[in-house]
Amino acid sequence: MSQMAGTLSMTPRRRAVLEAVRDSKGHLSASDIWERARSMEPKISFATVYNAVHYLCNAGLLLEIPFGDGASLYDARMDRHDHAVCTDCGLLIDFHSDVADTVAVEAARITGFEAAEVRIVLTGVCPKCRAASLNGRVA
Amino acid sequence: MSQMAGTLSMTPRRRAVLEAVRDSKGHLSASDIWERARSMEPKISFATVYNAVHYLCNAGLLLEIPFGDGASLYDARMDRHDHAVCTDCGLLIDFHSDVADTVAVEAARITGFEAAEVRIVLTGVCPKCRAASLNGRVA
DNA sequence: CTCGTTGCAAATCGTTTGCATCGTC
DNA sequence: GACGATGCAAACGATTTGCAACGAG
Repeated sequence: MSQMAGTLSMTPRRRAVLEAVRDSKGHLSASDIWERARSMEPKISFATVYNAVHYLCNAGLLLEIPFGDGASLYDARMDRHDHAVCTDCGLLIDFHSDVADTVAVEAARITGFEAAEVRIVLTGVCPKCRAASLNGRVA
Repeated sequence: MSQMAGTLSMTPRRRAVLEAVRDSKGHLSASDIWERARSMEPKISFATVYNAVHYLCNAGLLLEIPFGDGASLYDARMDRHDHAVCTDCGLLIDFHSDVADTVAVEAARITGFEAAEVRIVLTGVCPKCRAASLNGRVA
């Protein structure tokens, strides 16, 4: 089963979406992707971006990071990792914690769930903002 | 500073919202809360529910659980805990993992962030659905 | 011809906001 | 009279969907 389920294929538009995310080396929202993809595929529509993003996530080429902020972000980094968000400046960084893997196991044991994924999001203040708030006195 | 910042107060509507969540002993969306709160406060509006929910979260009486699913859920349980969601039936349960606390520390060390909160969400298949899929053969 | 892909615009859905009113101090 | 709390409806932002057109096998 490589690509026979229907006739799903890696079209130019879909590739553009994938490249857009890869090039950014960061986390992009659907709108971000749309803007970037347009430089490669000028006529690409919003619907197609969403379509492509879903297709790519399914294909295991993209990772969706659903935050509560309304918009999902997409990541081309596929290895298991976690995220930290700065409540001050919105900075979003990746990090990997070995302990996280343990959580997955423990969580599965406690809940009886068959864990497919464990998402860890740390919310806090990034070093830069912390320093800034210290200088300016008070947060 | 108990309640002088403006004149914020625990009004009947806000209390109804809080009770609605507490009574449910579960996780409610804003709409769920609205429906339940109406039995106590028939004329409560949607806007007021949101207003109340924000107020209560701020007051530390309610916890917001932002999922990527679009709608945030609210929880009256205030102790630190994590969540597991069943991808099959949507079941959402709480659980507490001690390891989670360690993640917070490690994450803070790795990222340099001052961790305010660490949210862990396990996505997988709950025991019941697992059993069901086994009976029905294949998932 | 058939089926998957796309564009476009309208539709949804959750949440927020603007504005006038109401109650309490 | 002032300010916070509310209701109502419109506004919004993100995502999905309906539908006709397109294109490769």
